[in-house]
Amino acid sequence: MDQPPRTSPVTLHDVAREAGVSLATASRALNGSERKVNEAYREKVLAAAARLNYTPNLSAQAVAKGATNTVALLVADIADPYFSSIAAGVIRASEQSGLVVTMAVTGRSPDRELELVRALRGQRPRVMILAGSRSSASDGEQALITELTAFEQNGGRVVFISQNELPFRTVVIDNTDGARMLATRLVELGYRRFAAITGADDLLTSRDRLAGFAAGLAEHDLSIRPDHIVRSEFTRDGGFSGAVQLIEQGLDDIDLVFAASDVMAVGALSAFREAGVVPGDAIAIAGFDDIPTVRDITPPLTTVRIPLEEIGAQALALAIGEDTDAAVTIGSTVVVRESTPPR
Amino acid sequence: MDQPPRTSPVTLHDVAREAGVSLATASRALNGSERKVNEAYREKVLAAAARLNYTPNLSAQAVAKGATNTVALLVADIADPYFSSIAAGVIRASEQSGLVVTMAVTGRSPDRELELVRALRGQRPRVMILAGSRSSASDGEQALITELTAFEQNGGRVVFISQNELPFRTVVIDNTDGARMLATRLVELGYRRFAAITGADDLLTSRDRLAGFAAGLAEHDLSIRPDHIVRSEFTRDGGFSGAVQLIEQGLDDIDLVFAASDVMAVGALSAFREAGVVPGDAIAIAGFDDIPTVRDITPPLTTVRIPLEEIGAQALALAIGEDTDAAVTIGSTVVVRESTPPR
DNA sequence: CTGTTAGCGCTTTCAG
DNA sequence: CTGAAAGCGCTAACAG
Repeated sequence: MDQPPRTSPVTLHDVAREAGVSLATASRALNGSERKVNEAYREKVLAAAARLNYTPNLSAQAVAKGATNTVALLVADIADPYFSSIAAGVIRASEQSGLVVTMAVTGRSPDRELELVRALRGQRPRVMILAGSRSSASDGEQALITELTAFEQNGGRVVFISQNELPFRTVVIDNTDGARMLATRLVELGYRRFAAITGADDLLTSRDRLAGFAAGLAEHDLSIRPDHIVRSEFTRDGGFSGAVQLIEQGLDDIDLVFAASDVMAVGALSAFREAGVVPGDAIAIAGFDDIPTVRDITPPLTTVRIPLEEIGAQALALAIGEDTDAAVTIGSTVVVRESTPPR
Repeated sequence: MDQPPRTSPVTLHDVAREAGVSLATASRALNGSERKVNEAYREKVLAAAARLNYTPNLSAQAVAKGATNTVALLVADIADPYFSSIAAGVIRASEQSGLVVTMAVTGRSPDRELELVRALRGQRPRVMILAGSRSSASDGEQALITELTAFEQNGGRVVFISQNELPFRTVVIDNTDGARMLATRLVELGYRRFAAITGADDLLTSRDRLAGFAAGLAEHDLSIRPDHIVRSEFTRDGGFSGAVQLIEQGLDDIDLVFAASDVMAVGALSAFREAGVVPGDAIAIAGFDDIPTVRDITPPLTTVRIPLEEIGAQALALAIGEDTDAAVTIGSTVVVRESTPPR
């Protein structure tokens, strides 16, 4: 509110003076590595710190120690449930390990991502986690690798969440296989005529899911007609417009639409409904991810479940773990709901 | 992956040496406040920095300057679309101002919130934004105020998002009035017999919304029967179980259920549907917030729209703005959709 | 176990 | 405009 009588933060120095001990002792009592200071002193210091409402200056600690307790997390869009669920997992796991997470949003721009990685490096985080799928249009990819490699050489850890494309630790999401299993399951349910709504072709996640789905169909000698594959933004609105496009092309030869993500599926569902094509009846829909809301839409969505929060937690574990495993793969399971009734 | 040949980060010192200038000059060229260093030198320094892939150590800058570029954001649950939308706004605005946001999750626990505020103070952030509603069960409230006041006295800025209860800058969400307008609108649509699903009674947001709704009804000489007000968790599952409770009590005398948040409304919707009570037909439902997904559920939800991202951005603006306005109030608008057909 | 004293990487006087 | 040097708050040898 009004400029308060601004005072400067209380420092360790103040605490030491107040407690009548040396700076070093105060430091040891407050943060030093355990049992090293006389109990009487320790208590005096603790009391003084409490009395003064002292908070250690993390930046100062960082420069003195040459290390921070920071985890930097990059996501494409924090309002997207896919990323916010992953972020929740990263944050939970970080807090359990006494780490603080700083967050940045790339907006799905590789340039912005590179820029942010550069900026975040300045924080000297212990860990950098990059969530969000890679693009194969790899103009700046090399620059990113350079930057991240330098970061690791200075003792940082890098973890990617998505596909194991880059030479860093990775929590691999089994997009291909998950989509393959989904396709198989849908064929078992009686579906034969498919369409797909996916993201841009250079988006690895989207591409892998489509490829996996196609592979699953191929195992049953089925396929998706090329003109039944529409591409758009990897967002809710992209799903919506993709569905609109399919509708305009004509739905005669389609009984199931596979959307490359639940978020897209949700958009597609709305588009179909608005067009009077009842999802789960006139047309079946399946997605991928199992974001929380797909249980609550109508009809509940058939999808491939990947444990989003768990993935976030795994990413941190991989980062701070001792074992130098380059990758962990997260399994996925098909969840059949009413959006794909047997036919 | 494998421990790489770990080198230490390049420092300003290295850059200065490489450029053949003094530390001070290098500092000025790289970060100093504009036009103060000879163009030739400046270029040499910039070149050296680029060649060495130098990144300033933000912690060191922070201790030297006695100030950071950090915004600390506390939310109850980042996977909740209400908070993730607000966070998106905070992050976007922060990045535009060259600030980095660090994020912590309280899990709706006041104790945890206090603990986090304490820890985050150590970062010496420029700004602390606390999103998520206050509880009136204010045991630790005083401790929180003390902590935040100390923070402000050291030059930090505190912004709350929710209700203007505490003596800090606040982005006020107009819960009462929004709910009042909603009630009026619903009465106009022909509804007369109401029920409500809300959070715990000490949750201010929930309480204000219910009070506002009741006030709106009262203006038309209507009210909610006390036994038609059920309380549960302020989450999707809380909404679900609240609806279950209403169903068990009997829906005979209810034609519209007001849920204190969209997230709860979504859960309630699913519960009704599972029980064979068709939302938008056998029973009407209205929520509050206008989170993105309510357009995509069936039926689309009538709600009170508050501009979530905008609120996040406003919070940051309020924090770094010159004007010492204590509060800005965000207006809300009623959005009628198919979950409340005229009757 | 305690205190003294160098730093950590960077900014910022303060003289040249 | 430039460089030398004194901090910023804290940790970590290093002697007592």
